[in-house]
Amino acid sequence: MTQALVSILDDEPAIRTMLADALEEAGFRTMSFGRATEFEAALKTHTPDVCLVDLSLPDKDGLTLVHRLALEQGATVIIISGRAQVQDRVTGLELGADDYVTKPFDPAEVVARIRARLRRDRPVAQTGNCARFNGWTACFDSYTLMDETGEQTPFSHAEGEVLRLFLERPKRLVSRAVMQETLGGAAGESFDRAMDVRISRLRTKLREDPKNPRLIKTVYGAGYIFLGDVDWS
Amino acid sequence: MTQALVSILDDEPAIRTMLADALEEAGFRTMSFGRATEFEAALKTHTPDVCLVDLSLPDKDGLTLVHRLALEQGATVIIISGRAQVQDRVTGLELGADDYVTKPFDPAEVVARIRARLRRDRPVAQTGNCARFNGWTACFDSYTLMDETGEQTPFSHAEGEVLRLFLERPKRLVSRAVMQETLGGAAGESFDRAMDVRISRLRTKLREDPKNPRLIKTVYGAGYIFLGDVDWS
DNA sequence: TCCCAATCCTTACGAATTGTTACAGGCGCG
DNA sequence: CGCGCCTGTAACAATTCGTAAGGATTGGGA
Repeated sequence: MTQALVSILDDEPAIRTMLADALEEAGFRTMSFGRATEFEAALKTHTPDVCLVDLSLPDKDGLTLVHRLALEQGATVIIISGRAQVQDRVTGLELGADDYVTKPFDPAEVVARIRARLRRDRPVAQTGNCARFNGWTACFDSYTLMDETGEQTPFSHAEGEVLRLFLERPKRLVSRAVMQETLGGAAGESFDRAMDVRISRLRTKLREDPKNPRLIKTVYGAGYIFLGDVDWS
Repeated sequence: MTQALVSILDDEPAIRTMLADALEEAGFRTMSFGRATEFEAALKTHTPDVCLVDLSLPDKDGLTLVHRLALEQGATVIIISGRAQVQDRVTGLELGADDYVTKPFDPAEVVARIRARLRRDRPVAQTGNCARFNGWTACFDSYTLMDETGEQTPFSHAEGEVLRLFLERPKRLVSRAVMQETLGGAAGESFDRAMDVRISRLRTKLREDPKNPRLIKTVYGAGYIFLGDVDWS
């Protein structure tokens, strides 16, 4: 899917632009409105993935709008409000809002909260589930690895965990401790070997030369580092 | 379904009881833990609908625990933390948390936020009784499965239960514990095999290639994941 | 009541995945 | 160059999963 569409409904222009800038920076499409009526008109032709609404609107009660949005449209609604009392938040959430952010706020947090909502809605799409690197294509939906000629090799779940870990941290050192944590290793000390074995199996699937690995380099006494230009398209 | 189960992981007993009281007052079932290891042990037999976790734990890093929970279990995770910096919240949310509440907090707000999450999680169940996905149409009224050419295959009640479970949680990991719970398997230890058999039959009806299933993927040691774009029209 | 068919659990065994062991190197350092 | 320590990997073992076959249960109809 394409980029998600976020609509912003707030009567203060400064806040609208601040949010819109941050969101577009983060790769979202945006629509901004200062009045509820404009916003509702736009809803007839557009269906935003997330709606940010301020409760204090000049022409309408924000809460009932939220209630309608959530109930009828099933939209994801995040309230942005100056009212910070617990009671305000509780009623906002109970009327159907998915989240409640109080002013003043940091746009970065709003972006993170929007991402968290979208991740729930479209679990896999948001993060992207295929990555390309140095002629290879790793697809985590089908658990397959494809080389540049199109030949496919399946990989298992355990191998995928390691591969994903690397692809999310390209060209950075991944310490063995981090791997152990991320890959569920409780505290078994002999889990080190299991780790090695996973790496080993992954290397053979990537057709690495054991003497001279090009993609997964080992850093003696520290961990591993994945070279390779990763593109999560 | 019955009342939702909320697990609480916090090292301060006072906070645990405060949350547990408020949640039970609100009609939830709760489980409380002071250490991550106890919590993880309990996860093997229970599958909470929502996990509240404090980041400052005595025996483990909370953030990596959150990441694992969200990624592998697909659980709904709400972080409860004393760290209130924007950066802390952003990283918490990006690592997979669904919400982030800072101490001190009002239990009523936490309850409201949990309700907001749960409301989102199971909206689909009642709405429609037919679902389309990747060329297939599953109709739960007539217990039939139709392919794109219109050919119909009936499916049984047991098969339907599994299929519905998957269609309500597309692209998310469904642990075997969850399946056992929802599919009535009391505690029959050999029920695992029955589960497998159900899956197996369902796969053949969906004409999956046993060596390379496209729709129902098995995650070794964890459960299954249903890929496929579901549309409950 | 008896039979039949459908459904679904159980059993049993083979296959796949993963951790563990054992050993052969390689690395750093004196 | 010799000695510890770290890493790679082949071979084995333990889990976990897939599925065919058989039997228990249910419900309907003669």
